[in-house]
Parts: sequence; structure tokens; C-alpha cells
Amino acid sequence: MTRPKTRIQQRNSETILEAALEVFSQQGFRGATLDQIAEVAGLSKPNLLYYFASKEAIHEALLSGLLVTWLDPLRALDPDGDPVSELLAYVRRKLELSRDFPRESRLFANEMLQGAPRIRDAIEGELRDLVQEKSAVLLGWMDQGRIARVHPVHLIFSVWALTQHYADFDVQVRAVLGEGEADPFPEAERFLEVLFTRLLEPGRGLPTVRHPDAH
Amino acid sequence: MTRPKTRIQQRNSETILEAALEVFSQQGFRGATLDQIAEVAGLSKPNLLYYFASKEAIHEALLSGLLVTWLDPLRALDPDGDPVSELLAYVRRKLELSRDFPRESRLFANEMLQGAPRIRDAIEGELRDLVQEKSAVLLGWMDQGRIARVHPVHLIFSVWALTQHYADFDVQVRAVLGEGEADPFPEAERFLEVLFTRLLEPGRGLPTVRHPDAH
DNA sequence: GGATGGTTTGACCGGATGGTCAGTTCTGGA
DNA sequence: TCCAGAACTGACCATCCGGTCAAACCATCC
Repeated sequence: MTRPKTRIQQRNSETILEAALEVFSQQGFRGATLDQIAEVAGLSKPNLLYYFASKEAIHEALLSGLLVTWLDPLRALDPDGDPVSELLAYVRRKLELSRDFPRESRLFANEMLQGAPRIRDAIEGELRDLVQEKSAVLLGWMDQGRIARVHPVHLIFSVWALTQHYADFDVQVRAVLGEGEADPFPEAERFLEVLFTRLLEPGRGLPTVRHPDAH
Repeated sequence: MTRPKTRIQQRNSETILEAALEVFSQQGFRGATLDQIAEVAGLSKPNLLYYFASKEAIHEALLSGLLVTWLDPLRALDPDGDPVSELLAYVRRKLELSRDFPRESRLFANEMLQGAPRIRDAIEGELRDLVQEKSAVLLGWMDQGRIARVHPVHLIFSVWALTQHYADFDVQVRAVLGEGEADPFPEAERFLEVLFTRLLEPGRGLPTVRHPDAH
């Protein structure tokens, strides 16, 4: 609960959380064991429990800091900036998060797959509010004809889906692209830039609405 | 290994796989327990093991059938069809899979998050080959100027990411949209149709390439 | 009714797992 | 140097978990 006091506490807490992130992000909460985390951390199991009250507490500590970091790029979306530039910058920052913090992304994905039992409140509160706020900004831009009119929330979903995919499905991405191309991210960035540029480009009439025959 | 013979075997095997899908898709392999599966199935734990050799065997039975179903829509992409229609149909079919079989999607996602230890071979073989094959089709269409030129593999990734997101992050999607709108899928379909229509639309010059300063 | 073979289960096993505790070792300040 | 408190650990515990097994159950055919 309380923040670390001494140097040793500081260091070991970080070591434990680092190890726990490694294990939880790959195995999920139930699949991870304290022994695994202890081994990765290079500490004894009782020593882990000297710093954190329980396995649950470690997991919670990881999750609590996560949402903030995860939403920061969206929070940074500037209503006064250039719409397309702002959105492309958002996509780029989010993709950087996937590249630099893939384990955090997978930890979050694991929690989602389980039905978000531990962060449901944050999802329905903080996250929802922020999305609503930024959706209003997007709608404003659409009303001004500065970006194409699409459903703003689904637009945000698409940013999440497209960027997080490169972290959560990293194995698949690399396997399909082949071992030749080591780093998928530069190409991903170019692709997403084209995608969102074309999606958001204003000034063409509303796209043809096809009849939804496939229910 | 062998297929069920009697009616009872048929029925119970299906019951077990159904229950296992429910549990595995939410908890992952390690997180799931035979007791949970047995409870959901309404059978005793030893009875489960009368039909399947082990927990691992149940999981394998689920995964083995999955890849085929999952890739079928891509396999159905017709090189002789109209490019944009074909791709939009693919997106629609994939989105239907997310709507109608979200647990299968989450089972797959769980496996990916863990590094695909049990289906790595299929990913690097069957899946990779199919993607390469269809990428060639896409490239052909691009060469003919019938769809815009983008990286074909990342284009396929984008279909996967955007559609599977609605199954894997279902909780988040519904929480953000609010309880008012019960079913996110109709709106998702409209959004994805616009997105891919605009992305693929040929006949405009190459989009401006921005300098990749944010590495 | 009895034999046969598929089906089901209670009881159990060995090992893993989250967590505890008494006691030992280490550290930093007076 | 000494000591108080922080840091650490081996041993242990209760529970859970995957899996086994002998016995019981049950449906069908003779």
C-alpha cells in the first residue's frame, strides 16, 4: 500500500514488479505462480511476501499503474491542434507503447480476456469518461469538416486494436512476416499512417452505404 | 484421438469441449482447472478423464479445430472477384466470427499471449503460407491499380486486429459504449466498411510520406 | 435372469501452490 | 562497537490440482 521508504525497498519492489510483469503478462493471473516470479526476480518466495502482502497485491500494483500510462497518449490529444496530425501522433505514440512496453500491453489484454474483473471500475469510469471527452473533440472536428465523419468511439477502438495487435500478437506477426524482417514496427507505422490518413481525409462525399444484407 | 463412437460419447465429448472452451478462453491453459471444466460441464472430474486423456488433450482438441475455422474466411478470398468487394466480404465474415464465436477468438488470443507454444508450428506453416498466398493476390490487385498500394501482410493484420478486437476486448467495448447500446456489432460493421473502403480506394496518388522522426 | 461391456464415481495420491512463522542475517546510525 | 530495526530464509502448513483406480452403475443382448 504505502510507497517504498528505503533504498532496498525501492530496489526490491521494482525487481519484483518487473519479474511479476514478465510472468503475469504471459501466464495471466491464475496461471502465474509466486515461485515463478520469485525465480525471475532472483529472490526467495517469502521475501516477495515481505514486500507485497499477497500475489493479488502484486498484480494489483501492476494494474493500478497501467491504466494511467496506457491512456496518457489519448489524454494528450489536443483539441486545438491539427486534427489529422493529432490523430496520427496519437497512433504513433500508441504504437511506440506497443513496441517498447509489449508486456504491459499483454498484461492488459490478459485482464480483458478474463472479463476485466479487477479493473472493471476503472474501465467503466476513468477510461469511459476520457473516451467520451475525446469523442466530443472528434465530433467537433467532424462537424467542422476537418476530418471525415465516422463513429468517434469506434475510431478510437480502431487505434487501440491496430496498435496493440503488434504487441499482443507479436509472435504471430513475426512468424507470418518471416524471420527475415526482424522488426515489424517501422512498416507497421507506415501502414497505419496511410490507413488513418485515408480514413480521416475530409472533403469527399459520404462513402456509399451498402445494404447490410449479411445481417 | 479417435472420433467418438456411441451417442453418449458423442454427446459427452461435445459437452466437455463446450465447457472447456468456456473456461480455457477466459482463464488460459494454466489458469483453468479440470474441476472448473467439470463443474461447467455438469460431469465429474474422473468422467472428463474417461473421455480425454488429460487436461492437455482437451486443450489440444479445442485448438486443433480452431485454426481451420479461423482461416476459412481468408481462404475464401477469391482472386477472380472484385477486389474491394472481396476484402469487405472478408472483413464482414471475420466480424461475424467475432460476434458469433467470441470464446474461440479469446482462446486463440490467450494462446498468442502465451507465445503460441502449442500452435507455433501451425502459425509458422499453414497460416504463414496462406497469408503469403493471399498477399500475392492482393499485390496483383495493387499492380493492376484496382486497390491502393499498401503492405499486403499488414493489411491482413489490420483485418484481424480490427475484427478480433470486438471479441477479445468485448468487456471494454461494451463498457465504453455504455449499457444503452446493447450490440456494438452493427455500428462496428458500418465503421469497418467505411475504413476499408477508404483505405483501399484506388486512383488517388500515393499519400504523403511523412518523415519518421518519432523513430 | 445373467453376462457383457460401456459409463460413472468416491476415495485417494503425489506434487504444486499461496501463505505463515520463528528465527537468522544484515545494515545503518549513535 | 553495539544495537534496533530492517531484510531475509528454511521449514512448514492447508489447500488445490492433475491424475489414478477399484468398484459400482447401467444398458443391452442372450
